[in-house]
Amino acid sequence: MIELSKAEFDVLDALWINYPATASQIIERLSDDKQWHEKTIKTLLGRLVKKGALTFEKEGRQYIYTPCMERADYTLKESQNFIERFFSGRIAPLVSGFAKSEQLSQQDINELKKVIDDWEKNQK
Amino acid sequence: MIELSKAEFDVLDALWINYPATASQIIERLSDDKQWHEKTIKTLLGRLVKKGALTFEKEGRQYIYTPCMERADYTLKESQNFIERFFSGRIAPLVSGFAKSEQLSQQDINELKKVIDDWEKNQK
DNA sequence: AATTAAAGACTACACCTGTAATCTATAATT
DNA sequence: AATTATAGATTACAGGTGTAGTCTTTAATT
Repeated sequence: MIELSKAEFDVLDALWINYPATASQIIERLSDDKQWHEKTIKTLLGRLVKKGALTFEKEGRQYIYTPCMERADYTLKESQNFIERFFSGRIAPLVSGFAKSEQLSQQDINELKKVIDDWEKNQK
Repeated sequence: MIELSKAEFDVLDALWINYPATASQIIERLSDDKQWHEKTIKTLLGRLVKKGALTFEKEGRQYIYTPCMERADYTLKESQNFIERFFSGRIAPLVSGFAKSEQLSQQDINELKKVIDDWEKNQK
């Protein structure tokens, strides 16, 4: 699995919003949330390319970036990893921890029920 | 929140198995899973103390270590953090990702149902 | 054509991390 | 009491990370 740092992920995440995109577009998108210098983001883009998380094509003197993987695939792998590390690979203890500390809303419960429902329909 | 590296967490995790415990006991516990040199683990213990994740008392020339927090509290915070970063704070999309990629077993589903059940009982 | 501005490349640098080796103090052993 | 072994403290060092600054090239502007 490609290992991304937090900052790298945030840049990739800005690209996932809509791609392909230029560096300036990504910088623009990040400007609301982060106080990052333009140079910082360029560095991170370079590192992402080096790690194989992005590719680009030249257009004039700019690069047009495209992610090399989908967000859902990346977050799934990260999730598996996370759950393996902290909960020996079982997902229920994570949810249970949230429940115990009253971090679950009725909406969460409804959504979880739907996930379970869909899963069961799929079994038949 | 105290930020621990992976290796630091693994050492703390070995202490959580049973504590208080000496460095040698922790080293012994880790010897099955990790090929770490004793010195490496001592270094990590030192860093954990410095970060405030552990305390110790002297006994003869050894230290007896105790975690400064409970495992459940730590993993809950890590989970919140994780879910915030990758799923905007919603837990269902994580579970849903697992479901879609067929990572959920019947046992997971049963456990999740129980969590939901308990939560609902608790609401009344 | 000459100048300027902006994109990306390269360099920087401190702190974190993984992974120990060496130093120092002291408890245990002879 | 002297020696040794061991616990912890200190030092080491390369690679990753956050966070840019400077250099180089080339498109755009005068």
